[in-house]
Amino acid sequence: MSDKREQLQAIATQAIQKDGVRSVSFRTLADAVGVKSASVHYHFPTKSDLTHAVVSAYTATFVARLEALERKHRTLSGKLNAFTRIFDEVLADDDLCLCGMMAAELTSLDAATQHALKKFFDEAEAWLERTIDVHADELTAPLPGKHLAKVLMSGLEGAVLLDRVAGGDNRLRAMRALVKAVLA
Amino acid sequence: MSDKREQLQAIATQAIQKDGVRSVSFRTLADAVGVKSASVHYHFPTKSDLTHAVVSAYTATFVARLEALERKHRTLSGKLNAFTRIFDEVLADDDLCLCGMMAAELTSLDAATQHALKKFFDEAEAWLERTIDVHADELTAPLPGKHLAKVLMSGLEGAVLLDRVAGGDNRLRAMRALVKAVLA
DNA sequence: GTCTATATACAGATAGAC
DNA sequence: GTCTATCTGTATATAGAC
Repeated sequence: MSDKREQLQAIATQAIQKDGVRSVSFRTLADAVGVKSASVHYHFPTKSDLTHAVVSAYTATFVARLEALERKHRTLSGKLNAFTRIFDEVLADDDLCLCGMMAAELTSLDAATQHALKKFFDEAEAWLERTIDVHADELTAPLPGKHLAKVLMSGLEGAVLLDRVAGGDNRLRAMRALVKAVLA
Repeated sequence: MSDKREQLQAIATQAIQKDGVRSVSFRTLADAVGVKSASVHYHFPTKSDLTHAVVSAYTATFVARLEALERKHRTLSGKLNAFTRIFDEVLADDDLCLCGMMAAELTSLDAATQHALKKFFDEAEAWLERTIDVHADELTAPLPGKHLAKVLMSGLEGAVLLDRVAGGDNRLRAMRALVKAVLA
């Protein structure tokens, strides 16, 4: 069954968001689903296979969520607040964004996973830029959409990273204040 | 000699900024300075001793740099640009901020190192907030200094993290544009 | 698909000689 | 302060039985 494969992938994703790729082993993963480590290698021959699958799936889910969010909200305010809320949920579980975590571990990732990681950030920022540009009339920011998109993405990734250290959500709240400040 | 200790600490700092705490071993560290791993344990009995020393020294250097920067520049514009330049230098070496990297590895750090890490971010943001508030007349941002300080720190940490994945410095440039945009 | 068993490598840490 | 030697644990990965 590829049910096991998906189960392993889900558990790996959670563990990486909390502790990083390096702390996820074939053994801990096997224990979590009640098999032996050799069985995990059946589903994911190497660790690179696992990290690549995890990043790709995370990106697909993230993009799907942005598309849903796009349909649900009509204003820029609504869309940006919903975007920010994704990071609130991540932090609430004391996690990092999967890709923010793996960005820190960049040098230990294989080329394919690194490429998939770059794609995640590019797609997120492309969505933000598109969204901002469509609603340019709602903006007061003296900042091009291209720049604002990158500021928001970097800021949110950094905010979750720093807030997890400090406890609480002071940085994320500052980011919400920024979003509010750039809206008309 | 504590010359060796400082040498080990410097090499550990560089290695952590590039690859993270987990990739720095007593063996690789020993090889880099031409001793055996047991000798590294003489200077830093446990890995926690090493990480704590590294974060504390990094924070002290960072704060000293902020104080120097404070004396050198008179305008908010000058001070914030100089602050941003610190992150440019980090990225230019394909490194992360030591504390940004270790923030990702939070769950694997001992309590003392975690506390020292929190202190780094608090001190950096406190400096920013103080600096912004002193020059409130140079600001156009409809954002309190407390929030702007956190946005800048989160944004810069995130920008270096994401830019290293992508290559180039697009996110850091967007942050520079933000700084320019909030100045009168 | 999952298992046992194993190969190989490397991690942090310590004992005790020099 | 540094060394050799070693303990113990864990990592990724593979071979081959079931």
